[in-house]
Amino acid sequence: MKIATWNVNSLKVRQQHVTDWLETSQTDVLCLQELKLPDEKFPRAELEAKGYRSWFAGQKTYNGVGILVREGLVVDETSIVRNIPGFEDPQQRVIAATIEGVRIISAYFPNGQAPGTEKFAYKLRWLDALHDWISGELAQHPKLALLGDYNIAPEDRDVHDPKAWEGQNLVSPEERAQFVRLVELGLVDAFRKFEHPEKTFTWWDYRMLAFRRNAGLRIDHILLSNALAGSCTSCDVDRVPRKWDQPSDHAPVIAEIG
DNA sequence: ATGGCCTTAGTTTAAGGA
Repeated sequence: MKIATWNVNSLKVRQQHVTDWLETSQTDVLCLQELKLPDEKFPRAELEAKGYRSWFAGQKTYNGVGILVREGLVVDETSIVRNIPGFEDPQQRVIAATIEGVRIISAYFPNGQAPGTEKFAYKLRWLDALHDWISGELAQHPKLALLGDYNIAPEDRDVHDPKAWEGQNLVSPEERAQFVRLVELGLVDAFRKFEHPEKTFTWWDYRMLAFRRNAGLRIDHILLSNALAGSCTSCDVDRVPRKWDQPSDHAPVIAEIG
């Protein structure tokens, strides 16, 4: 089963990219972030026509997450969870579903703006809540995958210019400690199971010709429970859609499991 | 050089992203 994550920065603008990429990548389960549309505007029928069912938690203008599932895969309809249970939040950042017996979670972690700001404090609170929820989810679902835009570059090798970024949002010690705490629940960074060229990133700023200069960060991740990590045979970033016209600033990350 | 670009809302500039 091929599972993937992609922050599309507006599904309305990127709908054609998504359907084109699903076709070329042969992805079975695609987790989306930054839909930027309310549920009534979600292109459910159009995706269905392309062979994918969808579950989503949208909102106007900001955030919004979804999971697209290839026709024929078994989805437990009673398993759908939106948002982090017990964490009151109008921002739609999480949706979970059990697909073919695998707990799949699509998550859009808060950006955080900058250390010291209210948005950064919200990011840390959100990460605390996510940690505690995932801990319980792992107990119930040994086969679990947490996919999404983490808005955290876990290590300096995930940053094009670690000196320039030192201590800043997305790389700060507090955020990296939270990433480690998640991993310590019994999760594996699928990407790091395999060899990759140095400076493999998932996001590049629209400005400053950042993509052409490969001035990026690796902030989109697929974390697998130990039970799943053993059966993971690949995990790669697909930079190709970042070269298309009117691209998202993120590239999809795809892993093959089971 | 503290900006640069893109999306949304909505109508003209501002907020948010990362």
